[in-house]
Amino acid sequence: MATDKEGARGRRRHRGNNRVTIEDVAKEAGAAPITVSRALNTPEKVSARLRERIDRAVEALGYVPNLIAGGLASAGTRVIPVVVPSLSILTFIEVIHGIQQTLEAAGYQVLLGSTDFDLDREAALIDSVLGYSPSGVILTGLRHRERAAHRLKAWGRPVVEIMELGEPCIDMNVGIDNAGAGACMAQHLLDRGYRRIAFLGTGMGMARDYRARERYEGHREVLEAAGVESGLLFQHDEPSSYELGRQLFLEALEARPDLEAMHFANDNLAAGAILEANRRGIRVPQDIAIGGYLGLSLGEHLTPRLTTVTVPRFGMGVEAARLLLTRLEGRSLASSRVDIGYELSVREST
Amino acid sequence: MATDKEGARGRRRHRGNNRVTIEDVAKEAGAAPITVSRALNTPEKVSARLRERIDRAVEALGYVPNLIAGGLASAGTRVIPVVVPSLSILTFIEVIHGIQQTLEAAGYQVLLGSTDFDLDREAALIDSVLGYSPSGVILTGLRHRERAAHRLKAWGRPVVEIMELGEPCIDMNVGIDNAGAGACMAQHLLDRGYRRIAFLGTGMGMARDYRARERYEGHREVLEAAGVESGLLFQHDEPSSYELGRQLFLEALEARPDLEAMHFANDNLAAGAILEANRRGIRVPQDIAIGGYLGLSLGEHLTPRLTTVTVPRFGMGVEAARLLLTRLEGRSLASSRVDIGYELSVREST
DNA sequence: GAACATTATGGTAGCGCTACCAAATAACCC
DNA sequence: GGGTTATTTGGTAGCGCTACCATAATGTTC
Repeated sequence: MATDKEGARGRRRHRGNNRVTIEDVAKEAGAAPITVSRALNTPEKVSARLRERIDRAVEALGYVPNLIAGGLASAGTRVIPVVVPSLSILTFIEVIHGIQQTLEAAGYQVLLGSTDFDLDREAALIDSVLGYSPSGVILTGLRHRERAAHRLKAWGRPVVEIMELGEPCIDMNVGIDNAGAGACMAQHLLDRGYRRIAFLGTGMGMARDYRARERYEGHREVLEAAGVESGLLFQHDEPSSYELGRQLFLEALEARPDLEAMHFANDNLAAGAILEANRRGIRVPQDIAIGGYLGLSLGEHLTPRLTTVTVPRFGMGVEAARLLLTRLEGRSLASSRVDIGYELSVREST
Repeated sequence: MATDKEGARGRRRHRGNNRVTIEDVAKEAGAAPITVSRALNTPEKVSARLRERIDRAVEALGYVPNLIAGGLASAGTRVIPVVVPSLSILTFIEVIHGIQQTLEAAGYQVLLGSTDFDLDREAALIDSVLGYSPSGVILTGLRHRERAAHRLKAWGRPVVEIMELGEPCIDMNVGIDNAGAGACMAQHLLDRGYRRIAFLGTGMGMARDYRARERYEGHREVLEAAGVESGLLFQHDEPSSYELGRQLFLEALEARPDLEAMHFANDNLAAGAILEANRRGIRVPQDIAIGGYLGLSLGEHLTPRLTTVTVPRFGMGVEAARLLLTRLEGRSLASSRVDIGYELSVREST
C-alpha cells in the first residue's frame, strides 16, 4: 500500500543524508508536504484533526525540520549573529548571555563572532555571517567600516547596535551613555571632596575600546568645569586584567604620590588595584580612593567594597534581543533607541 | 549583447532578496556558475587565467556566497554548534573562547546553545541544531539522553565531548580527569599536614554539575585511604558565586570550628571565602587553609594567593576545535581521546 | 437554495548552490 | 597525425523546504 512513486526513496543523490524529510511525514500523515509545513509553522491555518495526525507522524518518525532548506526557501534562518570585539572580556559575555537566553526562548540561535577590535575583521565577518541568511544581526558599537554599514542597511533586516548610544545608527540602538557614566563617577569623586583625580584605563586608542575614551572625555569635562587638574591619564594598551590594574595603580602612585582618587576604566582594573592595595597595606579610601565602572559582583566582596558605576550588562543583552524580536514578529517599536542607563553604586572605596 | 534569457533578472520570487548570486558573477566573468563555484571552493581545479577573471568579478560585484544554499546543496554548512550547560559560568566561556578562536580561523562559525544543566533541553537543542546541517558538534560532558546520543552517532559527523574524560563517548573526547583533580588537591592538603579537611561545593546533585561530584569522590577516596575523616561535605544548589563561597565558608566554620582546611569545588567559591576571611581578619592559611580548582587569574591577586588546581580551559577549547578540524579536513587522528591535564599550583593559601 | 465570503488543502516552482557526469580542450606519445 | 590520457569547463538535476496561486470544502446571507 502506498508504493513510492517516481523513483522511490533511496535514490537520494548526495552521501546518504538519511534524515527524515517533510515528505516522509506527509506520507505518514496522508497529507501534502506543504500542509505539513503549515502545520508546523502556522498551526492555526490547519484544521485540528489534520494537525493532530501530522503531529503524531512527526513524533513517530522523529522528524526534525531542516532549517537550512527552510531558510533557503523563505530567505531567513532563525539565526542571529552576535558580533563582539572579544570573548575574553566579561562584559561582552554577560551581554551575550542576556541575548542568548532571550533569543533561545523565542526559538532563535545565536551565532558567535569576534573581531578582536579590528574593524576590517568586523566587516569581513559581517559579510560572512550574512551568508547564513540570518534573521537579524547584533553588533557592538556604532563605528563600522562604511562598506559594512552600507551592506547592512541595504540588507533591510533588523540590526541592533549595542553598548553605546548615538547617531547615526544602522537600524536600532541599545546602549549606555559612556560620556555620562564617566562624568557621573568624576562628579561623585569631586562631591566626596577629592581634587587630585586620575583616570586609569587601557586600550583607549581609537583602534581598541573607544568607549573607555568616551568615559574619559566625560570625566575630563567634569573636572575641567570644576577647575581641577583634568588631564591626569594613565593608560596602557593591553587587555584589561587584574594584573594591569595592579600595574596602573603602582605606576600612578609612583608618578603622582599626591593623588587622592583613581577613576578606573573598569572594575577589573579597579579590583586589581584594590587587591594590590590590600597586599601593600595601602588604605582605601583614606590613602587613595578608587572608583570603577561596570558593577562586577567581585566589587561587592572586596575590602573595601568597590564604588562603581553599575551597568546592566545582562539587561542590555535582553533588551537588544527584545527589540530584535519585536521587529521580527512584525510588531511596531516604541522607539528604536533604548538608553539602558547606569547607576552609581556608592560603596566603601571612595 | 548577452540579453538575459529565460525571463531575466528581477522576476525573483521572494521578497526582493537583492543579493548578488553566483550567477551574476558567472555572467560578469563569462563563465558558468559551476565554474565560479569551483574557483571559490577548489581553486586548484580552475586554470589561473579564468580564476583571476572570476576573482575580479567577485570583487567587482561584492559577491558573498550564500552559505545556506551551499549548505543545502552539499549537506554541510560551516557551522559548529557548541552546547554548554550555562553561559554564566566563566569556565565554559573560556572553553568557548578557545573553540571559537580556533574554528573562526579555519572559517567555521560557532553556534551557541545552553542547556541550563537540563538533559532534556540538551536533547531538544541537539535536535534543533542538527537542523542547521552543521559540520560537527561540540557538547559538554559525557552524559546525555539516550535519544540524543543515538541521533548523534547515527548522524555520522564529528562530535567532540568536552570537560570530562571517560567511556563511552559518542565520537571524540577532550577533557580532564575530575576525580584525579579532586584527589590531587586532597593529597596536597594532607601533605601539608592538614587533617580535618572539608569539601565545599555547589550544584553537585546529579541534575547539575556532576563533575564537581566526581572531584569530591576523588577527594574523599584520598582522605579515606589516609584514615582521616572523609565525609565532610558542605554544599548548596545555587550557581557558584563569590557570595556563595562566602556563605559556605561561614557555614562550615560555624558547623565545624575545628576545621583545618577547606577544599572548594572551584576558584569562585574559594575566592569568595578568602575575601570574607580578609574582611573578618581570619588568617589564611594559619587559621584555615583554602584550596580551589580552575586557576582563575583572580586567585593570583588575592592575599594570600590561592592554591588551586589549574585547568587549561582555553587550551581545552582549542584542543577540542583542533580535533574537530582534523576530522573535518579528512586527516586521521592520533587518538580520539585527549586528556588535557591539570596542574597543582601551590601558592600561599594552603 | 443561489451567490458570495471564508477557510482548508494541494500543486508548482524555485530559493542559490554544488554533486555528478558529459563534453571540450590541451598535453602527450609513439 | 591518430590515438590516448590528463585537464578544464559546462549542463543538469536536485538538496528540503516554503511562497504563491489554484482549487476544494465549508460557512454565511438573504
